[in-house]
Amino acid sequence: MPELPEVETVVRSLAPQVTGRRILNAEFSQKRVLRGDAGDAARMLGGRIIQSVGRHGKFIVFTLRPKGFLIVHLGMTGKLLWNGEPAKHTHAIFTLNGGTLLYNDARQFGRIEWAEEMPERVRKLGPDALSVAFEDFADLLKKRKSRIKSVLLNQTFVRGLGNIYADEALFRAGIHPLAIGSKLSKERVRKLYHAIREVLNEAIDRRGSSISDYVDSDGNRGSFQALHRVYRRTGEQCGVCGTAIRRTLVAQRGTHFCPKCQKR
DNA sequence: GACGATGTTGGCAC
DNA sequence: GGTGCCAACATCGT
Repeated sequence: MPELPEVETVVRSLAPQVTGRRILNAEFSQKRVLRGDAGDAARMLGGRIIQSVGRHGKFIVFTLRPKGFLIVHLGMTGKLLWNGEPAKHTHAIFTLNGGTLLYNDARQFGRIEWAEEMPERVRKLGPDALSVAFEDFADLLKKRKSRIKSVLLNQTFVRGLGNIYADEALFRAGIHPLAIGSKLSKERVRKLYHAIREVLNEAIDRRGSSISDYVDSDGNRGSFQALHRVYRRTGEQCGVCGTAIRRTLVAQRGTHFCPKCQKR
């Protein structure tokens, strides 16, 4: 489900509910989604207070007092639900003073982790897609010799973009998904940079995209899917030129684009 | 029922 | 180290 706008929406819905609360108990019923040992994680989390909740790319980071972090990645179908009912795919239950936080994940591609320090794996990601400065973005892109769609999906380039917003940003910038990153002109890089910011901010305003089952921590769907211009609109007319939207595979991911508006 | 698609990433080979 | 392919899993639509 979750790319930057969806994760940001979850964080914003969750923060007012859990900030300042104490973790009384943590239970993990599905080993797959937990990194490390369930007993260790439960012991380390128990008694700690949630000082803040933030977003690091697509990671949700709970900063704990007196120390440590609870790090959650939602994968494709992960959900963090405040005061929900445990269900078939509930794999973790955090009992706080004053409420319960559930982790549901049908496909189990998501991960939960306790860490005393932010892991290297998470720290080494590229700059956040909404925070990176234009000059840094352009410099980073100059080094990337692969297809721009692959580059945008690579979290060590810039963190936060996924399949939906990569396609939508490339459409808005008029750039073909197979164009080579390092070969884009400064002008086109600038268009792409602004397209990324624009589409992510509009999606956050709409509380994310709910394609199938994405919901925030209160169970509310987003509405940005109604404003997708190419993603999963194969065969529909391009809103700009009327040409049929095409779908192809890039980096093994479904990739949607307008063959007329987007140049290589 | 089989098959292919689905928002992600990490491990492996080159 | 960059790059690309595949696998992990459940569910839904054709």
